[in-house]
Amino acid sequence: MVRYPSGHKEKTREQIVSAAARAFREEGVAGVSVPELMGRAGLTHGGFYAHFRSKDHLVAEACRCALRESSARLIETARKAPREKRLAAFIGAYASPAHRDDPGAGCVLPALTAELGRHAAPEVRAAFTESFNESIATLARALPEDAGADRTDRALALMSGLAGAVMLARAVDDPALSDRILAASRDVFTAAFTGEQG
Amino acid sequence: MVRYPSGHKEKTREQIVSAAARAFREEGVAGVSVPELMGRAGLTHGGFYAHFRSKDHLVAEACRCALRESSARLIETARKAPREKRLAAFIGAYASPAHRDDPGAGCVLPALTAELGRHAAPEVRAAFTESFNESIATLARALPEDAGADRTDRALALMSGLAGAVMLARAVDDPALSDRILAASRDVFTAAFTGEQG
DNA sequence: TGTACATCAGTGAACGCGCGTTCACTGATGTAC
DNA sequence: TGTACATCAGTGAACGCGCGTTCACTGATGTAC
Repeated sequence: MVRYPSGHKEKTREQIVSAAARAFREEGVAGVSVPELMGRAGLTHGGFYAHFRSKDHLVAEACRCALRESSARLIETARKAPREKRLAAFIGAYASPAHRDDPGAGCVLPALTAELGRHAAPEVRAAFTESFNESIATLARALPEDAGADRTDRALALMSGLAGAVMLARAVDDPALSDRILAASRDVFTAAFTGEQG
Repeated sequence: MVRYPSGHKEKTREQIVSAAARAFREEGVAGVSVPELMGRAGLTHGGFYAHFRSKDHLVAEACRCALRESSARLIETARKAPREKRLAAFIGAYASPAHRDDPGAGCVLPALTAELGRHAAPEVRAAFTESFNESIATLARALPEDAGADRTDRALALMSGLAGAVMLARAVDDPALSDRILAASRDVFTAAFTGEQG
């Protein structure tokens, strides 16, 4: 009764979502067409609507996928550092040239936030907000308790700073300035958000 | 010899640039078509290419115009505060609900940076970088001298933080969370970048 | 002073193109007998 | 065991549309005589 092995269609669907998550971060949602997306997943465009009701529905799912995946990756990196230096390791990995230079595998925030703020369908905004809240909660748990302000408040400010830095470092024309934006943000935010100097 | 008063064409050109500067910040560069732009300036689309060689050339000019205009506006706001509180006033005005809710009149950075980092023509990136450097220089002059790190470095980190905060506050689905992002950023960055508490 | 002409900012129909989406079709496979 | 059939993930031509851009034209005005 099934011509393809069971679970084949689900696997294809996941491949499309995964290709989309990368492509959207690289080129923006408006910068990737459905035919190009399906091509990246090794398919032709006609089959798209057997998997998703519309491009917007895929955007919502790819957004969720990308935010979780990139959070997981960054947390993994931080875990490799000794306990006391994990926050500094996270800041260092986030505001790094490697992250700047590989948006497709990086955090959604510097890549897609501005576009989602303008044109996203309600379900996309909801997916974005939900995943953003999860990331903030994780980051808040990594912040030291001893400072004056609420941990969630500090996590929101730090996340804003890091996302802004990577976004600016990607847009600027001058490689030295780009590196400097990252280095300055690493130093200043590490000093401000951890007890120790970065 | 001239059917329109002298300087008429230049005036029209400025109106197009000004309309574009607002429209691009509101809708993104890709989100505004040439016909829509010309409509906003009270013209029809056919005349566009008598003023600009291409849409990209207008983007470069509108970008420069918007960055300077929004810098000037924010500096003006800060000037109204007493000398010692100007930096706090700037931070307060930047990370404000009013700024979040009026992107068309606001700073270019939270609105267009991500898109320019991806798709911008070389002349657009150059215009962006040049104007960004001017803004950073102005902001650096407003920072206190006494802290450890270089003033330009601190200006880069602060600008990243503020741009990221406004961008995130615009994208998030939940009004309370949006307000909190702004308030947390105001408090944390004021404490970190001025000597005093915000 | 009155008329014919030159100027040129702005008009709007038209172009080729790629978009998101639809749909009749294909063809490899598991099942029925 | 061998053949006919049903299934359905994936194919690719086609749709209407709006994009950036081009271009022959319009029409209000200043100038020439």
